[in-house]
Amino acid sequence: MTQQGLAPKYDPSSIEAAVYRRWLDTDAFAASVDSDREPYVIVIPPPNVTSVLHMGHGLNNTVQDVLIRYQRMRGRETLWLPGTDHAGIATQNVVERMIAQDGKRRQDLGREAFVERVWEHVHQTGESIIEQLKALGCSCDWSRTRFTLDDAYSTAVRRVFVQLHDEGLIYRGHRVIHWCPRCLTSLSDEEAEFRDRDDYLYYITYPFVDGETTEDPTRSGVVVATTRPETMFGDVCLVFHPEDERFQGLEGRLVEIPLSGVEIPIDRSTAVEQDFGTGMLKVTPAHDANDFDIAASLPTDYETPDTMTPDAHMAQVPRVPESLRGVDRDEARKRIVEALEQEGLLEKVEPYRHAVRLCYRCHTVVEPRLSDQWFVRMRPLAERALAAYHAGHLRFVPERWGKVYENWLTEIRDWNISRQLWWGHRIPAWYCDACDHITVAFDEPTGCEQCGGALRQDEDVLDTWFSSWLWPFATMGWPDETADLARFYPGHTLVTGPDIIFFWVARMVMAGYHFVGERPFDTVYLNGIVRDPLHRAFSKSLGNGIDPLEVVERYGADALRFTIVAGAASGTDVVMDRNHMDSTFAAGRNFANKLWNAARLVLQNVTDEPEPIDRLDPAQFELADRWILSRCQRVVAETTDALERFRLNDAANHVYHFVWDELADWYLEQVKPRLYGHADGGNVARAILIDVFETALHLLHPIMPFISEELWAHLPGTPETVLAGCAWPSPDERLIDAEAERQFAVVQAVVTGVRTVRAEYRVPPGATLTATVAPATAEALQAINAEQVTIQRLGKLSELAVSDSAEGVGGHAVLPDGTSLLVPLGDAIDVAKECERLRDEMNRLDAQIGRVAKKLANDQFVSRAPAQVVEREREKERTWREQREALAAKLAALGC
RNA sequence: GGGCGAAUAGCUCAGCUGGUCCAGAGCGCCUGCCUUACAAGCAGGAAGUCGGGGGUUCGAAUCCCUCUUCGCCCACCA
Repeated sequence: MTQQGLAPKYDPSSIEAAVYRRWLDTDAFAASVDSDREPYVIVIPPPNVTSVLHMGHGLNNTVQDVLIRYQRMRGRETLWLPGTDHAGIATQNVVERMIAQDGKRRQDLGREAFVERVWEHVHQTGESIIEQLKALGCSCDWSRTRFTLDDAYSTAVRRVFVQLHDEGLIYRGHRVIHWCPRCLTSLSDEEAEFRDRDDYLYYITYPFVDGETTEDPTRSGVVVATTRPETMFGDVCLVFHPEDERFQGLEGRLVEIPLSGVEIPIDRSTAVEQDFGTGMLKVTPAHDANDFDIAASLPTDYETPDTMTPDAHMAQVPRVPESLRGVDRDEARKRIVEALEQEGLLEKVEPYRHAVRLCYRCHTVVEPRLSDQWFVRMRPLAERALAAYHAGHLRFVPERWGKVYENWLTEIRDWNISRQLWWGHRIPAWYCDACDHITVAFDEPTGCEQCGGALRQDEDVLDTWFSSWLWPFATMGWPDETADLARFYPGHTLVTGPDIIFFWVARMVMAGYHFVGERPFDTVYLNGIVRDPLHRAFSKSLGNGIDPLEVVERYGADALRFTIVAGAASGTDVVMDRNHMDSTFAAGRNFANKLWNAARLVLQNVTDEPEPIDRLDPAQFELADRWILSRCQRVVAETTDALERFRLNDAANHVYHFVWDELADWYLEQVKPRLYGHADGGNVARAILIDVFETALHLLHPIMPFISEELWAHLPGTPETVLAGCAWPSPDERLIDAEAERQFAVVQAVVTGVRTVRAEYRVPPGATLTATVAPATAEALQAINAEQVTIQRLGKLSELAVSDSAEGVGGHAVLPDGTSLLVPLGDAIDVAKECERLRDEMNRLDAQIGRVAKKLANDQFVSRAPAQVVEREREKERTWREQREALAAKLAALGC
């Protein structure tokens, strides 16, 4: 596979497609039900088929791919199950907008034709989404791609509905729900978002109609405060708190709803807050959920008059004054307020800030509406999900999100699952025209199960989340007992955004336990949100988003992935600026190019497969060799540890700094003379270089799969497989060489010191720079047989003389004309500062040791504290004493 | 009303169990370099009293209290 001549610049577009094809051709992502490997499963949060992917998906899916690729290399049987969500209301809205361009509404097409039109749309977007995921490098098992409206999936949905109904956990309820007057459907509590709004509180007088007045002669009625005067025609009574002394004796009195002449009584309810408004509350059961509950709690059997149409206009009913019928709710409010003012019934208006609820899809203000809907009784389902969390069977990363999950489940309310839409799973319930019986069945019944009468199916569809919550197992063939289900359920990690903890995460846990009897995953990793420089979430309407595909085209998938992973600690938001694309993605792009060029150097100088390093004679290793091998082992350990702990940004940065700062900046420079044949030991250098570089490619692969795969294929001696399927490296303890690390650090300090001097004092090229160093440094250099250290990067200024006869720190440069220039060496090896620092350190250590010693000398402590605790203290004392000795030695060496 | 989070270099952010990653990274900025892997680069450099104030400690960016400023989530005071 070895080829020569990589281009001097990395061009991702020239390799990515071919690399991805290689993965597919080798079935690298296919999950086997037969292998004996331990499984590792992630189910994708199915993107909505509303449209193509945005940067949030880029982030989410990159994280998943990093995890899945890492586990695959660790030898797990990995399944990343891909798919898409039909996204009921969202998709229907999108298509409605599309046909609106032709001046059509869905009603014009009719249900069947409209649904057909939606299918057309989702076939397109669904396909694009899959292609986008591939462009990002996602290693999903495409043979298992699912869609929430697949036939098999629909079977699961219907089965669940019927089961819950049989269990008494689904019921038909008559109550006030959130209604979007634009989408013309009901919404769940979660789908009605809160938004603070500056509004007004109107104080309206309801005049008495039974002749008497209050003690106050100026008042001939009671005043009620409301934010929604337009609902007043639906009032059925006024209530005050039974203990409110201001209104004693008013119970049973009749007042008139202004502008309408409808008479309603005054009643009492403990639900009233005496301190709010006037303490008198109007009760509108059909247009306010609380009012509905209050009315229901009163002894009187009040009516529930509906005075508004589904699209939020005043209804054509007697209660509504004729002049207002058919008027939009906002316009109606205006007119009502004006009219009240004219009649002297508007006592006052106060500015009032409060939260209104908006439709989460179209942001229209939601209208509370009394209707019949299907509900899921959630409490019984929630208990198991809550218990699992408390028992530690479910973990959140970062942990704090667990509280959000816990809180929602604790306060859980029944779930309205019916939607008055056309796009979605039709509810498997049939109404009988003859009797009132409702038949719920998995297969379409032939007649009413009660009376055999003719049936018509419920027109509504199910909430899109009612199918999503089954995703972890419905995608694997449930309710059938499939091989996939047996092998890959329960799964392991769920990667998603914190905004859908209620909508999706908690519900999946509930469904998993209830229907399959096991948790769907053990860890929930919450990624952040992608934001613009003003910290606004990306959104279509703001036009601030960045198309991930555009980034892939310009900088490559790896650059995008690296930027995302390195820039986003778990749960923190990622800021991207579409106006500064170059700098936003510079880190990833530059790094990919660096790697590419490091590979060029390697490949130009290593054409044959070198000896494995364990067959080399370690005696031939130079300091730099031992150093880079040791550092390599450490970075393997660090990267592994970071990935295990879901600290993806740490993993990315560890490899980054190893490759760039250590491998490229120091080791590659150090081996050049050997590679070029200017020095002996070329074979050793080549062997170690390949070994280390290959290891780096492995570590990089989960984060930057394309470039690592491509470069790996070019290395001499690479087997005919793909890197994606290779084993993750494990650190070789025998190669850890702390002494080499220490010595090389000294070399680096000296070299850097010399460079600093050269730069600061403008020592011209060709001059010899003699550095005079502190005794300790000289000692270190001598210990590595460095009477004279040659530093390649200094080029023409290559000589560094070391002397241990120095008084203090300094150096002198000999210019080409023979003149000598005395210069200091800088902070790197400043004896005075170092001494000060060490003494400080020493004092602290002494204090610590003193404290621990005192503790351990205390019999009470030693005898009563748990053995582990005492042992830990002893351990502390030992290590600190060791540190102290080392410090003392350093101080002595420095001569201070 | 309740809860959560954030405040560290010009910008975006790391900093896990208080003490060798203790002041960091990337981008930006300044100086000098086209040194045959890389100018998407190399070498060097400037830059932060870690939001303010208290406290605990031998020692605090890190723990506690408080204040200020932002952000998010939940919530039936109409």
